[in-house]
Amino acid sequence: MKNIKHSKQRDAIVAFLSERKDHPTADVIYTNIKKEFPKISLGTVYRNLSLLEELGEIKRISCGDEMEHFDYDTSPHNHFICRKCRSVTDLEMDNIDFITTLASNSFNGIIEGHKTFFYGICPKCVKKEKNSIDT
Amino acid sequence: MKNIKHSKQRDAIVAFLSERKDHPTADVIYTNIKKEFPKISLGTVYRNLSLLEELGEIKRISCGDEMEHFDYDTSPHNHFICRKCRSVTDLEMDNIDFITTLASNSFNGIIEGHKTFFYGICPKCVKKEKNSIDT
DNA sequence: GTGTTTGCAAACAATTTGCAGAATT
DNA sequence: AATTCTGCAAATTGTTTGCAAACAC
Repeated sequence: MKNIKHSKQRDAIVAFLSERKDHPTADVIYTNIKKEFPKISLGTVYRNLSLLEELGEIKRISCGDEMEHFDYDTSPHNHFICRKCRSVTDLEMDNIDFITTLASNSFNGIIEGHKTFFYGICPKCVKKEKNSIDT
Repeated sequence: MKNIKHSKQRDAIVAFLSERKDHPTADVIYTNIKKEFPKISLGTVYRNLSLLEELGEIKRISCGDEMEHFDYDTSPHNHFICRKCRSVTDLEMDNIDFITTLASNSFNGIIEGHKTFFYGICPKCVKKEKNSIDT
């Protein structure tokens, strides 16, 4: 039913997203793609991000900061959110998917998965704090 | 600096929130409080919810569904989101805060906490599904 | 009385959508 | 040629804010 056609704009979005280790918002993507496609519109960015998500090529991350973030890495992994700089990054850590089993134990419905966000202060901001104390 | 004065509207919001096991959105709260205070405005509801959050009397839950939910229970606990009916409910389960330790292991920053959302189908929707298969 | 809270309406920010033309197959 | 995708602008949604009057202390 859905016939997808190629588009340079979409390619550029995927390319940009794939080379970022952080998880930019639509607006950040828009501003960056504009360097290559000065006439691209925010609408196009949003439409493509939604399409790519449907296709399973990217993942949408809704942490609680009123903007959606987007992730090129669709494999299951956890995220860290810095309460100083609000950055969203991947968190290398052992798999904790067994918590869904823990959750299932006394639950009458069906638990299919979990999304876990860790909060705190990111390495960069820890460094900044240290420096400001030293001085 | 901040001198808080009593307000019947705020009381009503707290009262309403405290007797709900689910976690209503600002709009749901608004519609319900209007039964008692027909002239209350959405702005007042939002202002009070933010104030109550600051005071630590309630908690804001930002699961990814573009609306904020509010929780009278401020103790740490996990939530379940039904992918059928989108309801947000508490999840009685063993404490899993040790996952912050797991996360800290190979992380250079400081991990202060986590928010975990479990996804799946809630008991009510499981029942509905069963019934529709039976018929 | 002073200062906070309210109701109302207008403002906002992030995202979505309608449409005519451009690009892809 | 048929259909999808784009740019633009207007629309929508959830939430915030400015202001004068109402209320709490």
